[in-house]
Amino acid sequence: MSPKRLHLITTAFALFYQKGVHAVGINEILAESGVAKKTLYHHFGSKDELVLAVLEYRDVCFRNWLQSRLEAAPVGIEKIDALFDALDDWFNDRVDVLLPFHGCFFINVSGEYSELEHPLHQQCACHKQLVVELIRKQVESFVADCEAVARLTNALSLLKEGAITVAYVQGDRTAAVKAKETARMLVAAL
Amino acid sequence: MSPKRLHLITTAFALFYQKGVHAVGINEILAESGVAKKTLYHHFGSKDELVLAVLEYRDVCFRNWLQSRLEAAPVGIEKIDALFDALDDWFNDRVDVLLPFHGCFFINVSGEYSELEHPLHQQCACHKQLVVELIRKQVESFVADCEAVARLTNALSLLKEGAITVAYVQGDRTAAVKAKETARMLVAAL
DNA sequence: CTGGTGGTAGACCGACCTGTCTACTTTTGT
DNA sequence: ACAAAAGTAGACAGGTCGGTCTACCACCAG
Repeated sequence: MSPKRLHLITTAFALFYQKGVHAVGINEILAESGVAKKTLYHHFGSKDELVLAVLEYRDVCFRNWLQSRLEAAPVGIEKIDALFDALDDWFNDRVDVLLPFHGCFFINVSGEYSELEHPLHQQCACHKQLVVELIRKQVESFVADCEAVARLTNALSLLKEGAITVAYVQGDRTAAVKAKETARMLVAAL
Repeated sequence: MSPKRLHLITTAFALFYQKGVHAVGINEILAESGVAKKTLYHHFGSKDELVLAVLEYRDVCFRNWLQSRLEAAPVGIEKIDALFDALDDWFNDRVDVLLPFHGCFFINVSGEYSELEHPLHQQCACHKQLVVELIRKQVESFVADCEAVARLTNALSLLKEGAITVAYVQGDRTAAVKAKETARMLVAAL
């Protein structure tokens, strides 16, 4: 990958994540990155294509980070703690690679492209699905029953999304801790 | 309230909710509503003021609807079923007053005004807090212990937000049902 | 040494943005 | 009855939008 291309993507991501996609113009990305307009349109056919590339980039960053956090935990219900501990670090800006917390980029972008059929919304949906799979794989490592795996994966995904929303919209940085408590009550019930 | 003012608010809400705030211009709202530009700027000092009024309007609509749904349920854990049944109706477009589902308007707007200090973001945070209080009041109707009320309210709020996100971003209209199942597992544990 | 690739700087295009303004009409309260 | 308030249509201003284009430069492989 061309370094200029990567630089455009990282700069665009930082701006989009902070201000929203529609609120950031091409010219602002160019000024911030110091790249020429022609170069941008050499790498990306349109702003939407750039946004798509940014989504793909963030997807890789985020899932790599989360996966490594989950895999670092010992097999068992500690995986659940690891999930919400990771979220807690994210919400409280202790994860450099994710940049300062401004909610979930994919939820934010979905809000700006609300038709499910829109390619950018679909990319967001795809990311969320991949994260669910990631969680499911961890759950499978310590739950045998197939039904129970599905139920716990569902529950953890819902709590995760809820925690992100509460942390972001209400600015409650303790949301991950609360979600962790809820998850523990849940596993105690199984 | 002037009928023109209300008409502007409802028209603006429909457009903002469908396309996002930044994606909808003043002129589009005027064309759709058939109101003159001067009239809009007579009632609202700026676009941001209109957005604020729209947030207040949606807040009232949404909480009135939810409150009536929750109060209609018999006291007890049926209140929990009522919460997620209401969400299910919302997600599947069976609630006319809420308009076709495009996620939570307040989450979407927060995504476009990401600084917590921004008045529009604060309005969104305020709405979420009021909904939490609404849920808490219902929980208090059938849970005595103060600690337990707080825990259950937290859990239900997280599941509610998670369900909204999953329903919207992934287009999973069954999210409320899944959240309801999770909530039931939770209360079974208490 | 030459042609392709990737790059820079920035003028330019038509469209659209928020917001102001003039000039005129309708409605309403006293 | 009459003035104030609320409404209409729409031109206009200054700026930004995404995107195209010209003209030029630096590098490197055949």
